[in-house]
Order: sequence, then C-alpha cells, then structure tokens
Amino acid sequence: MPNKPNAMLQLDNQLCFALYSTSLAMTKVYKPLLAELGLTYPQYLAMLVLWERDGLMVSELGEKLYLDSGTLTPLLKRLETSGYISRIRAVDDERRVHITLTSSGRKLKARAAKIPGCIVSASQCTIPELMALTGQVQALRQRLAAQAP
Amino acid sequence: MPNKPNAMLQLDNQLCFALYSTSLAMTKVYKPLLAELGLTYPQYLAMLVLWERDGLMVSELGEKLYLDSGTLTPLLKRLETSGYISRIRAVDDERRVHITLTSSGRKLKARAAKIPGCIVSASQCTIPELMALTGQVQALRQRLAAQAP
DNA sequence: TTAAATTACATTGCACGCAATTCAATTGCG
DNA sequence: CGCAATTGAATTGCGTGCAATGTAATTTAA
Repeated sequence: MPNKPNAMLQLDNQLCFALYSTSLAMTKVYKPLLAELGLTYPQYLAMLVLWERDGLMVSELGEKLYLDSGTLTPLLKRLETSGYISRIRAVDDERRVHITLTSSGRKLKARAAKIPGCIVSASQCTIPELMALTGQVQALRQRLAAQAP
Repeated sequence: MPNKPNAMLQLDNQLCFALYSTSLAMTKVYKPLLAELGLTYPQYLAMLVLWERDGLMVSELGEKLYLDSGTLTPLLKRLETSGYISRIRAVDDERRVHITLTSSGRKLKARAAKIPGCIVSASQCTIPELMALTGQVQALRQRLAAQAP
C-alpha cells in the first residue's frame, strides 16, 4: 500500500498534521472564551470531567483525559489556586488524592454552558456533521491507543 | 440549536476533545519511530516541510505549520544542533533567516520514508478512509482559522 | 532625508505533555 | 509476620505553543 513514499511524506497528505494543526486552531478559538472564566483549555477539559462526576481520583481523571500525573498534578494545583477545586487525600488510602469541586467550581458550570454553542457556531458545521466527525476521530483514537501499550 | 447545554458539556460529545486526545495519541505512535531519527514530532513536521521545499524563511515555515517564531526559533536551533539544518541570515535583508537542510538533513528523508506506512498500519484504516478524514479535518481547520484573526 | 512605522526574528515567561525517577502507602506472598 | 513488589502521586527535566515584549533592519512618508 505505501508505494508512493514521496507523496506520503507531504505535509498536507498527513492526517496526523491535520489533527495536530486543527487541534491547535480549536484551542485558539476557545482561548478568549475560557479567559473570561480564568481557565486554560486543558483546565477546561478537567472541569468538564468534574462537572460530570465529582470527587474522582487523579488517576481516574487521567484515564478520562488520557493524561498522566506529571501533567495533571501541576494543572490541578493551579485549579486549586484558582479556587475551583480541592485536592483531598483519601483517609482510607493516603496515596490517593480526590479532586472535589468547590462551590465556585460548581457555579462555573453555568457560566461555561454557553461555550459549546460558541464553538459549534465557529465551526460553521451542523450538529450532525460535528457528531459524525467526532465519532470518526474517536474511533481512530481507539485504534491508535491500542497500538501504544 | 444549543438547547441541551448539559449534554453539550459532556466531554465525549465534544469534537475538540476528540481532536485533542487523538492528536496526542498520534504523537505517541510516532514517538518511537522518530526517536530512531533523533526527532521530536514537531521537529519531524518541520523536516517534512523542508523536504518538500528547502531554504524557506522562518516565517514561511511558520505559515505552513501554523506556528510562530516563539515556537520555531528554539525548535530550529535544536534541529541545527542535531546537524539537520543550517540557519543562515539573508544577505539582502538581514532580518530574514533562511532554513537550509544539511547533507545529513537531506539523507534523513530516506530513513523517514517508512514512517507514513507505519502510521497507516497503526491506524488500521484504508488509505481512502484516511484521505477522507484528513480532508474533513482540514476543512474544519480552515473554518476555525477564519474565526481567530 | 530622516523620523516614524513596519517587518522578521529572538527572548521571556507561563502552562502544558510526557518520560523517568522518587517517595510514601498499601498489598501480597512466603 | 516480614519484606519485597506494587500502586498513586509528586517531582524533575526537556521540548513545545503562545502571548507579550524586545531589537535590529527595512520601508514609509512627511
């Protein structure tokens, strides 16, 4: 199949670069919206998880976000400094740290509710188009994740 | 349209997160392949551009990669230290820095030729599937880039 | 012509991502 | 029980991304 190595080495033929540059472009669209909430984009992702399910351990958050403790520990400390979460060691197992929303963190959800609509609007796509593309990209992620153990 | 704010705030409903996490997963698949060449993933992207067209200015490279000088200057210095490129100030306009492949950098292209095939294989997709998805993601990038001036 | 504006990079500072290592707490096994 | 192995976070070090700022070269315009 890979019988045209030169064409395959062209930047714009590569799905990887399309994903990479589009993800960065997406982050730039989010940035001013999130700045109003005092969040960075990865911090917003962590808050999305916590708004769905509060009190997760750092490792559980990491599974949902596909991030490790080296990334999450400092990120969560910043969210704690911002007053949106508390980091509490479990009493039954002091290795574990549970991440809990503060009152301020819970209130933030209402202010963030308008953001998805802004992004949909910026994408100039219909909801079904976005859902279809999301499904395809998620399926690719699953297959790629299976390769990197 | 955005009349279900709670569902829209769910992590797995969001295209942005699908792109973000899939891009990171892609990088992890590349990592061991690129480590053999002594390249990081963004450095590999820069080399892809230079293999297509040598001697670009920093700003031209930035347009192709959607990256700015704050990112590229240190990245290119590392590629120079690795011996793959030269950074040469233009004689006619000394503000400009042209990036030129070294002999070692040109030779690297042959060693990189097998990588796209490895990625296609890891994706477990057919070439037409990958091309279709690439096109959709690129189209999204164009629309998003139009929003962030 | 020369001062102001613009351009092209470089620098600084902050926040990721992640590999590798460390450390403390817990578990498992003989 | 004792102790090695495992687990969950934290730490360290490096390489991005990017906003903001700095600086030197060039262009412009009064």
